[in-house]
Amino acid sequence: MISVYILDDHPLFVEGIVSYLQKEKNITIVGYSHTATDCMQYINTHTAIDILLLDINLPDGNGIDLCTTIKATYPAIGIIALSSHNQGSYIANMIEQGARGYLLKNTAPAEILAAIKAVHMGDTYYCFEVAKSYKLTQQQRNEQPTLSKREKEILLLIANGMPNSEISKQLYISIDTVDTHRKNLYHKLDVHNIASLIKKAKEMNYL
Amino acid sequence: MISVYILDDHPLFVEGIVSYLQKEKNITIVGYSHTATDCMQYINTHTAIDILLLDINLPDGNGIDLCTTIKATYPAIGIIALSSHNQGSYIANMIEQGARGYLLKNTAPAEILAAIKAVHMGDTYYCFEVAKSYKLTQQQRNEQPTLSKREKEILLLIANGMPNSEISKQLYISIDTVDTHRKNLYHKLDVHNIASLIKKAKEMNYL
DNA sequence: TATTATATACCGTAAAGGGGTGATTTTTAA
DNA sequence: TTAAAAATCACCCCTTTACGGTATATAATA
Repeated sequence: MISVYILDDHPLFVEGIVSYLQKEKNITIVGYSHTATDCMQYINTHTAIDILLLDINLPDGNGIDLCTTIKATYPAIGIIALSSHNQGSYIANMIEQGARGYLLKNTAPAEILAAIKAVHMGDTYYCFEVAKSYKLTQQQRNEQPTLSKREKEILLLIANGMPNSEISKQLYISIDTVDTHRKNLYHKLDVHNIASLIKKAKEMNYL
Repeated sequence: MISVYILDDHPLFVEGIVSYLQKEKNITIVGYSHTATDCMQYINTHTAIDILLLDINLPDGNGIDLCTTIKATYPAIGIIALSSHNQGSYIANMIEQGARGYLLKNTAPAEILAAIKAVHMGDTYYCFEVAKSYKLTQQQRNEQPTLSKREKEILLLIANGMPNSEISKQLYISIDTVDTHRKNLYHKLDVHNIASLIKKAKEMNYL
């Protein structure tokens, strides 16, 4: 018997999962809630659950931090992330924080069941699209140039609309130095003007 | 008896709605689908439905365009938009395209029922948060400067990293003209350089 | 220890930015 | 329907900033 707890701020989505999983004989839904606070209270006052279906976007916090907290105290709980966004950064974060499953919210009901069983057996389960964009993100991370601390700092100020003169005043360095950092940023990101720099930096998640 | 059709690409969310509305005696769920194509096929081959619960993010299109299409042929169908994003621009678009209800996906189940009843009676129904951000957006729109078609076009090219020279080539106008448009953009958005322009334009949802 | 990355700085040219003027067309409103 | 307003186009002058190339000292790294 696998005991499952659901944390998701969409009541109707929870209703859907409950309605679907009710049919399964070896799964019990021991509870659900719509906020991180309620979830933590349940976990702290009840006997251990096997699987936690965890939404990332929550009204009072985020699933990633919650995952860290729960894993620290209750490492035995298998956490499956649920998210509507197929963003590599989210996925990577959740996996690093100990989630062993990751499903998109538009998943087929059967996948939820498969994920629960897999994670309960000690395996991992990531749906196809998630695995794909996770791989892509990891690849991109390796290909991406590393920006130095100073460069990131200056990139941010540039994107905020500050000209070299103002940046130089704020950082107590010469205008020329700021200019060189800017040029190095251009080389690293392979661009030739401010607008392109901002565009590319956004694409590469530096901004 | 109110006949309801559901279009949403999240099977478990649909399951939730169905599970909840099944209990209601004066509501029949005549069908549901996960794609715009399937939905249109149903509508074109069956007797008219009363209410359509319409998701905005769809795998094969978007709810806003679909709303326009359906309203053109079947104006009697009451459309209630469902979306997880509480963005003013979406809301305004849906309302302009004839949707008479707008709910967030984290809505309480009872609100779905209330919305269906209201829209079926010929009223409108917008949940609290939606009404709030709609008002805010309309206010902002009035305060915001209006950019001309050409200005928006040039703004986009600037944000994509093109210098005046290239923009002038692409649009077959003089560099000076591009420069004038750029300056007018600066005045309208009250900025003094490209980076600030991009930043402000993003904040004001022009990009 | 040689190499690479980082942070610093200067010079000359190209481009952007600030001001203004003005003609033609299209939209809007009286 | 006609006058006013907005939009699109184009030019001038001048100043400031950005951009491209080059260079040096230092810190990190292999």
